[in-house]
Amino acid sequence: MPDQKITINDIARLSGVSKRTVSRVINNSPKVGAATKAKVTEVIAQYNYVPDKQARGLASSRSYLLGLVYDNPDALFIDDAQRGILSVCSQQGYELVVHPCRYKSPDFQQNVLNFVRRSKLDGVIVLPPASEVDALGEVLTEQEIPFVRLVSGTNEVAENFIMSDDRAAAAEVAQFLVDLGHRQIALMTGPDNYRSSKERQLGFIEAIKERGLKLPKELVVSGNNDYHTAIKKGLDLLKQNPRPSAIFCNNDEMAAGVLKAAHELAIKVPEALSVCGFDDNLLASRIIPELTTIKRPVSEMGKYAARKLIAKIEKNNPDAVQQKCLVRPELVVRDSTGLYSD
Amino acid sequence: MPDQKITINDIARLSGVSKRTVSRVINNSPKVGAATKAKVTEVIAQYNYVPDKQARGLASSRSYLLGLVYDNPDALFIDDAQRGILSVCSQQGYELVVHPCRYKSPDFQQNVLNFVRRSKLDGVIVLPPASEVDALGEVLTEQEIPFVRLVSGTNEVAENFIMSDDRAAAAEVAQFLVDLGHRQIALMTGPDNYRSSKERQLGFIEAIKERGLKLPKELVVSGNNDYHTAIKKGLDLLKQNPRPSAIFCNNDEMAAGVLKAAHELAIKVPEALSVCGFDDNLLASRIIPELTTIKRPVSEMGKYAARKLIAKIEKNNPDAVQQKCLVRPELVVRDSTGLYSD
DNA sequence: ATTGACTATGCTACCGGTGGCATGTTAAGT
DNA sequence: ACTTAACATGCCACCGGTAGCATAGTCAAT
Repeated sequence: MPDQKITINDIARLSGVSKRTVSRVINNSPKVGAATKAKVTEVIAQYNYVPDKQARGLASSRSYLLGLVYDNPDALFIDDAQRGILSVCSQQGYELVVHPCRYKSPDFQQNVLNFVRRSKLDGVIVLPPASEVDALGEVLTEQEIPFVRLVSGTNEVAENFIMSDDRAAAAEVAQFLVDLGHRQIALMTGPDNYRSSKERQLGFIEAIKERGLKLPKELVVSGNNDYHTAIKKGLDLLKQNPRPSAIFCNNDEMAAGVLKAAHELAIKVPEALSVCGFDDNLLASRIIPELTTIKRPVSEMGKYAARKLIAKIEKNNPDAVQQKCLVRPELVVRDSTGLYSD
Repeated sequence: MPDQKITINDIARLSGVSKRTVSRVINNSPKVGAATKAKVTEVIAQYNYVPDKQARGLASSRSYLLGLVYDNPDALFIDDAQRGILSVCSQQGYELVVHPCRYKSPDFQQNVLNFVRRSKLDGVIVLPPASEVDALGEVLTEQEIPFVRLVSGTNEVAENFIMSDDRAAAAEVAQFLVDLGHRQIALMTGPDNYRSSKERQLGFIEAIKERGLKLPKELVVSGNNDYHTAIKKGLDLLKQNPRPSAIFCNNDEMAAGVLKAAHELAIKVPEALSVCGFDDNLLASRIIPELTTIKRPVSEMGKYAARKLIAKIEKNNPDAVQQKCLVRPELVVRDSTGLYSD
């Protein structure tokens, strides 16, 4: 266990050069002779020297700290994203500071700004739904704080976004249900102001109509991604006559609620009713029947986000910054969906 | 939006004192005159000045950064703990850096040590099961790195632990099931090397025996907190003759597995079988029937841990450091348990 | 050989705070 | 009133790096 109190001065002395040169080596400056560079590199390795982040930050106004901003009721989503981000961070020598907050709060932007400034964060990654607040993007841009937002969509500015094509995924669900023979398919939407809700809704409705089916008002109910509300709305939906033979829910939480409603009404799933969710939460594979749903590659998105953000910060990789990051969630078929038969 | 480039020098100039005095005010040094202090405080507030963490850290070898070390398959637990910790951190001016790792890895201790050093963390909070590695505690103590561990137990050294009395909680479950009339009660344990498993197991078995019941080998199966294993073991358990009328599982994940097994065997819950879990996961209130379980106040534990850790770091509150922190998980009765009747 | 241009390296002033010590000021002791 | 302790405040070096500029060294061209 090498002593950690070694500083750049020690390295300089030990390798017989000035600290400025050591600094150059550390930062991969091209203006160092090959021999010198080798020598210094060796000494650094030998003494297991690691430059002090604080001193470095103080001098260069960098911190090697990234921030994760979120206001998400879904712990599993956060955890997944966090894991993805961290796997990249640790490779690249960055640490991750977490910051939950209220995106609806009037001082949201200021709050995030303070967060960034407090610790001189090099950049931030914003998770949905906080990522959908455009005002935050504007403020961060204005303050020249590098950031990446995770959102549902397909056509944002490549530089700042990692996108998930929820629309296509929802369309896939619609097609899947139609192919199973369903004709009366209901939709339980998420919060109106979430982009994810909109995208999913749009994709679903479009696909339904494309296949010559209708989606009357009675078959569209607005949920808010919440379990208990979903039970209530699910009961309403299932008491209709004729009642839908399939329901697509904006997330798994609500799908669980619908399952509960069906259970209360003694409607068998999937025999008499098909239910689809979205997310592939832990829930999805634990409830009975196991839920057919859409799996978002959240951890992957986290990785992409971290890579893009670091590229932005280090400005040495314009390609990575400009590259469009679009992931495609995929359908996971389980037991809550089945063929329609009257 | 006040300019953030204000430094201690500006504040000093603006309030007509030296920067040393401003520093004293910032750090609540007692050696400042009341009038001066008021004046400086006012200016600081007026200009929304926040001292630079890096500079501060560089000078005082403090970082105002806490680390969260975990290796936990349970995202919900982590998220809960994290929220609790963060609520205290933000009040006290600390930030939280997260660090997932493999506690079984041979370089676990070194890995955590490097993590701490890389960012000069002021201290770390360790979640179970990583918190159960005593070797880590020793290394951190030796290196004089403040830390707090969250564990299941009742009698650890107060200074370094936040404890959860899982034993008493498990005993409560046992009593509850006995009171419902159950006599053949089975136990599905968690991983042998987790202290939480041991504590729960101990509390449960003790309580069962105290009430004059027996717990034959056939009624004790070892799970590993995993859903799929629990299904398998649950099937084994339920195919026995006579079969248990109640099963206590070491966590909710496994309780869900047992529910699944019962479902496959067409055994009705709670009519013909009672099932209890532990954790009060998201799952617990979403599966059908809703799960009777034990709720650990994880977020509270996180708060206590953060308070204790900060007290240790700042050394100005020996009481808080020495105070024993023991939380008591509580029984949440839902629909998966019922009276026993033959 | 001399000059110029270019490269490798060193010197030194910061970055924004903290800590030790010196100094000025006030109040208490006799 | 004078000494002295106690307190309040200021000055300056320093934490461990980075950045700009100066300088020494190298090589090609004239």
